[in-house]
Formats: sequence, C-alpha cells, structure tokens
Amino acid sequence: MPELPEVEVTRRQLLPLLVGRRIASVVTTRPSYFFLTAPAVLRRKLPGRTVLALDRIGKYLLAGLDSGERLLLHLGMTGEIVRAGAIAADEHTHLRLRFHDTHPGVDFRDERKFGKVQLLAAGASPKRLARLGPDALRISAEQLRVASRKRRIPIKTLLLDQAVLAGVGNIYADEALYIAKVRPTRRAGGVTRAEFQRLAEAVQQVLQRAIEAGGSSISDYVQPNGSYGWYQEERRVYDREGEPCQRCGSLIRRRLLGQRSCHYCPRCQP
DNA sequence: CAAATCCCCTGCAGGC
DNA sequence: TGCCTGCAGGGGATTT
Repeated sequence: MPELPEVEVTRRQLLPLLVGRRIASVVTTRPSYFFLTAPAVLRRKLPGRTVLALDRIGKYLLAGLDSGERLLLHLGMTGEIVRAGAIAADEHTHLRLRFHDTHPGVDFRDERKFGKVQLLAAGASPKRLARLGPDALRISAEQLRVASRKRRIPIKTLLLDQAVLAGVGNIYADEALYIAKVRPTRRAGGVTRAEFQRLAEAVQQVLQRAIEAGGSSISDYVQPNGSYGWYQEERRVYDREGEPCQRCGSLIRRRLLGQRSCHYCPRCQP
C-alpha cells in the first residue's frame, strides 16, 4: 500500500525512464473510476509531449510536460508504475506510455482502481492538491501541535489527514506513533509538546528510513524496476498483532480506529 | 466547523 | 472442495 516512501522510491526510479522522453503512444483501458481525465483524452493529448520533470507532493506524482500541462498520478492502494516488462501487463494495466527512440516504456497497473490519473491544464491546481498540508518529510512539531489544537479526534487519525501533513498512511502512522511512544487513540488536542516533538521526529525518521529500504512491499507494492522494498522487515507494530514488543516484550495489540486497523504496544505507548 | 460514515474496487482469507 | 462473507485501505463526498 503506497504511502510517501513508496511514492518517492517510485519517483526516483521513474526519473531516468520519464524525464526527457517524448511520448510516442498511449494505451489505456476503458473509462473507470481510475481515470479522472477520460482515457480517450489522454490518448489524444499525450502523444508528442515531452516529460520535463517528475515531482512528488505527498502521495501524488506530477509529471510536468512541455505543453505546461501536468500529469497527476496517484497509486491509491494497489497502484504500481513500472518499466514496461518489469511486471507483465494484464487487464489491470490501465495506462501504458511508449516513447520515441528505443527507450523503455512505462506501465501503470492498479488492481483495485483506487489510483488516479488526471491531466492538469497549465497552471491548474485542483482541490485535491490545494488542500494538502506540508510534506510529511518536513513536518515540524509546531505544525502538528497547531493542527491538533481543539481537535478531539485520535492523534493517529490526525496523522492520516493529508490536509495536516501529506504522505503518511496507515502503516507509517502506526510505526511513527510506536517510535514516538504515543498511543494512537490519544486525543490529538491532549498530546503534549514533548510528545509532538518526538512524533514529528519519528514521522520523518520512519519515512526516511523506509525510502532507504526501498519502501514496504506488504501487500503488493513493487518498485518500477520490479524489485520489492524491504521496510516490512523493519516494521515494529504494523500487522504484528500478538507478537512481542521489541522494547518491552508486551504483546502488540490491534484494534479498529475509524475504519482502519491500528497496531500499538499497550505498555510502552501510554 | 468538526467528526463520523459511506463508497469506489478487487483479491484473498476464513468459515462452514 | 466450493461458495459466501468480510476485510484491506486512500481519500473524496455526504451526512450528522
């Protein structure tokens, strides 16, 4: 399940595959929830365009084109963007880009179609981008504290709010709260300054480390070159219900928070 | 305004 | 073995 680290690893590996390439042809599946821009429009407008840049904002990728337009990509739950051939294309391969010369193409697969593709007009900033908070890699304790004031929601729910900080999802929220020794169910407005300090550091630390590890391949994430990430080997609590806490030996617990599973150590996360 | 709920989708695990 | 139910989750829309 792609969160900031998986999106960033994807971005870095896609850079040499995309930037500087001129699109020769586009193949799509039929219209669906996945396409915010109709696939017929993508097939018509993308050929001939050259990709000039590939940036990341939270969990979104943005490919800047020579027309000034930007192609927005979101991996959703099961999305994977790979070098053509790294993963066999099938009925879930919704967008395929082919380039001029002999450069390898790029395929965007997504089984559950929670991913997104949208072609943005030059200068356009859709609501979904405009509402995003600061990138999670640069979130400060003070920003978290201000966003939490008077909020009664659990601190974990706040961490998942992309308008507060962009990039954290279910796995890294649990991991960051564990590292910071803060129980996920704590009321956001009741978290102390010292805890916000630890939390901001933990968020950055866990995301940075996961990027270095190539992301987490917990359900089905793959890197653009077809490799798997290995951060799942380092996770402390996520999907480890019943296993001993590495700090105190208590058994990791799992419960539901909102509609999401939540994992924590009942002893060292007060 | 904040918070809770629902829904999009598909594969797979678990129960009987 | 096979069918059915439920769950997983990012995030926007809708409801309370």
